[in-house]
Amino acid sequence: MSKPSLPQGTRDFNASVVRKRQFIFSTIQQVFQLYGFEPLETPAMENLDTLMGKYGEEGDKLIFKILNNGLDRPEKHAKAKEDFDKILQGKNVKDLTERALRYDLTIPFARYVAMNHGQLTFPYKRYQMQPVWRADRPQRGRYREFYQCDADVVGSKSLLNEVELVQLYATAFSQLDVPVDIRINNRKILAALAEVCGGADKLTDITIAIDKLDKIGIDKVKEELTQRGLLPAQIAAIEQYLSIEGSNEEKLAQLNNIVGSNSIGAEGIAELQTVINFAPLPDSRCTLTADFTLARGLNYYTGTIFEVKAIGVQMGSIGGGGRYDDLTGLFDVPNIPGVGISFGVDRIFDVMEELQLFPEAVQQGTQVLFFNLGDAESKAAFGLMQQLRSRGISAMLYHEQAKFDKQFKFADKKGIAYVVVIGSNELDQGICKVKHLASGNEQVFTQQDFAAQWQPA
RNA sequence: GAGAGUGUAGCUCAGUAGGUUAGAGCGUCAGUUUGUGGCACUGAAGGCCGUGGGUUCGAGACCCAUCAUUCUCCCCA
Repeated sequence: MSKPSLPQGTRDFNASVVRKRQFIFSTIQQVFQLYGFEPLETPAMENLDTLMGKYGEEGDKLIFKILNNGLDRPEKHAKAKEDFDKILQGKNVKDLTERALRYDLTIPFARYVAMNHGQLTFPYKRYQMQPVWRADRPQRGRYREFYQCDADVVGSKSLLNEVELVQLYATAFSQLDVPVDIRINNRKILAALAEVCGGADKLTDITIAIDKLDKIGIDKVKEELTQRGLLPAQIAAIEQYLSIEGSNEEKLAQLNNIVGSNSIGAEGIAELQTVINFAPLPDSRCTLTADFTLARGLNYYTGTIFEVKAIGVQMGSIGGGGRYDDLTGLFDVPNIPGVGISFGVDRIFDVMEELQLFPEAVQQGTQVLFFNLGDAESKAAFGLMQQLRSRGISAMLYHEQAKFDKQFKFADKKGIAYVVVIGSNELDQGICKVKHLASGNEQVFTQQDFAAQWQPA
């Protein structure tokens, strides 16, 4: 056996990290529930059919596929080899792989809704917090296994849902103390831009190019548009579109001049306006910005799209989402519109770590250590410990008799706040000494009082 | 899929133009006379220098390959 290692892009989480992650999870979960969402969990693996073709060409390549079992059986060798050749030609062969790890939470959710639409009461608001897997090249802020926390509302076209999701984002990030800018756009506006520029079929080319604006600059975007077959006049219109600046109101007004006369464009502008102006955000450190360059890759978005960026940190988006008119249509159940958002826990973690936003209290584990100073002594300690535990106070007894020095150091390293000393003297007198490590203060209690009433500060 | 960097002790890294027994800090363990930690001091354990080839009298160092890992582009959470 060689040195043990982890698959690329996966991580172990030690106690300290898990506690911090739990803090993020529980905060988001509470907000989800506060906003009326109910939980759902789906399997780690889905049928390959369910996932393929839903995330675009690039996405398909990044799906982790699971090799079928039993391929090594001798009678299947010939068939397996034949199938493998087909794979090399780029075809998918069911006999080799028919399952895959889930790539996101939205498509499995759509699959669930399509399977259960008869039983569900609409609008159905669900949240889901589970890991997803992507065969991407790992790098800063990118992992092959990471958690998403999604909230979606299906069965409603109301823009109220968008408004609520924006508020939900703001509430959650406010509670996490992460300053964020929520960027918002609408696919209808992008569609209108494409129409105005003479080619509805160029929508994808245009969105891909303008999405890169803040990375490569206007000149490179124009270059890319030229390569993608756009005419100079069309590019000029796009340039005008991209140069829009100012407050949200000012931007919308300028946008109106470009795509307002287009019926889809007008619709998009109206929707955006409604969502932006509906209600103030609950936290001033959180902003909502109209960003017409925002495109987002996923094909199924049709209306509002969101992306969340942390302010003050170099990091990709820490959340995103949007409206889809017909997600379950992919599974032959039409007419169930929806809108959803996602929190990227792993990136939120990295951001919070970098900005040092985790509260210290997150690290509290065991609160009390009972010293082990002999057989009779530790037996008494054990009884007291169980009584503390029954009152919800986290406690442990040192595993063997040892010198004070050793037991103190153990408590120190584990970050345990209090130690309880019951040696032969204390045992005889029916008392215990309780020492607060950080302050060095020591108090004496009768064992009875301690077990029944003592509370950590 | 394209490009760049890094692999030396459990961790973070030194290791000088290739030259004897490969170093430091932190951590671990043991002690500084047996019921009060953090500090300090003393000592110990721990490395086929990622792996395989090559150049050389001699390689941790140079060359090639391979694997792992990190970062950038693409795309994304």
